[in-house]
Amino acid sequence: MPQNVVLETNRTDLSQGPGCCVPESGQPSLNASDAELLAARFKALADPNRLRILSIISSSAEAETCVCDFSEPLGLKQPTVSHHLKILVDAGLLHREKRGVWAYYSVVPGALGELARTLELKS
Amino acid sequence: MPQNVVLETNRTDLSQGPGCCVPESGQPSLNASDAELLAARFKALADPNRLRILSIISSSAEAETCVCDFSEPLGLKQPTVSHHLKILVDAGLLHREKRGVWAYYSVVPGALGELARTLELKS
DNA sequence: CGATCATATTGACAACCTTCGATGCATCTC
DNA sequence: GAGATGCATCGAAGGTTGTCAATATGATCG
Repeated sequence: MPQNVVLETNRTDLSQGPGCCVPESGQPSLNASDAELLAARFKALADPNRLRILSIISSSAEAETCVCDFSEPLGLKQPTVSHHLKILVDAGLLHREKRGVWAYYSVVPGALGELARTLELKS
Repeated sequence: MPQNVVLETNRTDLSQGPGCCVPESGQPSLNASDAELLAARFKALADPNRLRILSIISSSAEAETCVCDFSEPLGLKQPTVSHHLKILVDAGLLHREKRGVWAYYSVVPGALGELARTLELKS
């Protein structure tokens, strides 16, 4: 696990003449539009109630749940739950299937794992 | 890799008599305060400029960078960069070391990996 | 000490987000 | 068709966030 050599300090030019602001990039680093896309998906995870929704779904017996199942445990009204579910669906993290009057939600299989892998790259 | 059995639909009681809202939790699912903590860390990642900051740091030659190195590539003024860096430090994702007049930032070794692992659990 | 430089903090403003009541839209039952 | 039910959408209120100019802090140099 060679990933712990970060805290040492070898700035090559310690003579602080014209300042330290030399770009000196050694790698291609994230561009603006990719960052925007990634941030959008993390934004979907950046709310405690949405995390709990994901948790409830993935820990439920059938790995599916309908809107009314969230309202009570989260202490949120139905429109709010619908709003959060829409955000998760739009982010590609949840799948919605309407069957009759009810809507059933399930976690999109590889979505969270893919996000996780993006994080590991930076660790 | 057994993790793709989510979309099937075996609701045990399809007679929609008294409604579908039976809790029927089969697992302990995330509680409110844990969700709050997790969401706080994802919130730190939920901004494109902060993601780019992380990327710039981890892809830079010495895996360290000072504030002035971000301002130009991100197109942000210095106070804004300082603000984002503070958020990342407070979230435990970055480490700040002040040496003389400059402040050097580095990615906290295990932090992103730990977050990634939390995500994998739900996939 | 006074000047200068890199960074942090403050205050303000606009944009966005979370939440909910009210309302609309399908679907099912009778 | 009429009523009821589950869900989505709209509009508004209150809170949070991203950004920057102005200012403060603290170190370095002459």
